Amino acid sequence: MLKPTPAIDGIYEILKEEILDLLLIPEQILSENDLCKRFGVSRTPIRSVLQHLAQDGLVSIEPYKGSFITKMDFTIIKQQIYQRKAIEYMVIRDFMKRKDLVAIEELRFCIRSQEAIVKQHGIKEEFYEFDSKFHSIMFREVGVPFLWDQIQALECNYSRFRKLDIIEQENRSDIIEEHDKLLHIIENHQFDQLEDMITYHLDGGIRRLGDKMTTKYLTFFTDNSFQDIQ
Amino acid sequence: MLKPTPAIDGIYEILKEEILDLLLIPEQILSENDLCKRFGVSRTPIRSVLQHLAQDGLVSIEPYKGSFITKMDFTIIKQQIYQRKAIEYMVIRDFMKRKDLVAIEELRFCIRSQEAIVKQHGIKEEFYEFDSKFHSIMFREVGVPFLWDQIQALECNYSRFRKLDIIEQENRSDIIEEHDKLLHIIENHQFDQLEDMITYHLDGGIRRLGDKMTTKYLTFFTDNSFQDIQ
DNA sequence: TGCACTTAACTTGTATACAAATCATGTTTT
DNA sequence: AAAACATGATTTGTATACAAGTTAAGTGCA
Repeated sequence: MLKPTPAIDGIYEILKEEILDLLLIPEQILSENDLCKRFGVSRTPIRSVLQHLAQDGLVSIEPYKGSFITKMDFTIIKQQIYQRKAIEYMVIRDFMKRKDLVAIEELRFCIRSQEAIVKQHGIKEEFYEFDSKFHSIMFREVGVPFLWDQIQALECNYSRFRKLDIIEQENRSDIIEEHDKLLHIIENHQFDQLEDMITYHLDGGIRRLGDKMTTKYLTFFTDNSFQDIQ
Repeated sequence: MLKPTPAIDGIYEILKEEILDLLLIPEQILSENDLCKRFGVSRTPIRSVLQHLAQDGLVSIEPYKGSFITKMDFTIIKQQIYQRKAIEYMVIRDFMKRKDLVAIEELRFCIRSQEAIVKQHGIKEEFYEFDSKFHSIMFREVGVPFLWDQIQALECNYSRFRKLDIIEQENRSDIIEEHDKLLHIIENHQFDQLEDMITYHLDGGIRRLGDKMTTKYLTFFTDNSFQDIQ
């Protein structure tokens, strides 16, 4: 008795992943009829999926015109990074107070796993699964596991931005180093250094991508994305 | 050229408001055919609306059984309050650093307006609009207005919880007092007192509702809501 | 050549018919 | 009487036909 799920869910997951992985790029057209042929279903379930994706902010449906992949909005991405800084700061701070040695070992295991993957030139996606695991452990221990899931589900735009970072970067030793420093701060209860480290860590994507946002990938972002850069 | 919007949006807004205002209460059945008759449209747009509401977490669609209003999950509400504490703490702290006298006057105006509404026994909803305004001003000034909108849109469960608080409470002088204290902290840059005040303010709903959650309104919450209360 | 209109081929929006699963009721059987 | 079965009403899921709007190509006219 697993799932009495209709066909909709599977199609939604497939398309969402293709969008987040940038296999379907911004402004690309998603014709309902094309999707019908591809998945072998009628327009009804396809329309449900598109409306779902539109609610996620990944697709824009323009009545009587067409549906297409949305651009990323950097002004929103910046605010979502601000949000993650705020939540993650409080989560890690509260986690530090707990002094849970078992959970700290879990964190260390994530970092060691990432080191192994880098050494063996493993798969990028696996590396980033341990990156997510590292952060989610602390959300769980502090008692707000739902917030981690919510952040993940909500930050669709940020996920695509992060994908760009993954595509471009080869050397991931800097992220391991940052996690190492975070772990050191946690183990030694250096509350005064926490916020700066989190800020540096979460700004990493912007720092690494740099100019590529306004050159190579300019067309992926909305027009107003880089207007008010101070 | 305002909106080429189909009929869906209007129906969605109406139903959403009725749910958030608890005119439609948890476990109540939403029959597609009934809604068709009520709004004078076919099942197609009604189904779109229900799926949208399901994505908001306000409606549960059980295939081949029926659709009904979801219960509130207090374990999630607590985590969302935690989230608001984290974000609001950082927003207000950054706002304090700015020392923007004009914006501070805006805050004062909100409090004065609330006082006037209470004195004249004005409409509850108006009072809470100024409550939202008070907080949104600081989000705007710090440069993260989107986050306020996102929090508002996302916390559907929390909105219903807040509605219970509004229904039950008559005297709102405590909220005015809390805003007054917050303003005092902001004006005098008392960074060390900020977090405690925010925590107290955002825990207000739980504090005021108290036992009513587990008695009068018990059936509005999911079964696991009050299992792990420490 | 250039402009204006028509028309046809798209797009998404809506209504309807039917399929599939569930549930409650009544009947039959034991 | 009680349990098993059958049946019909009700639910949501899907496919299809048609409506409405958009776009672009083409055609006719000046």
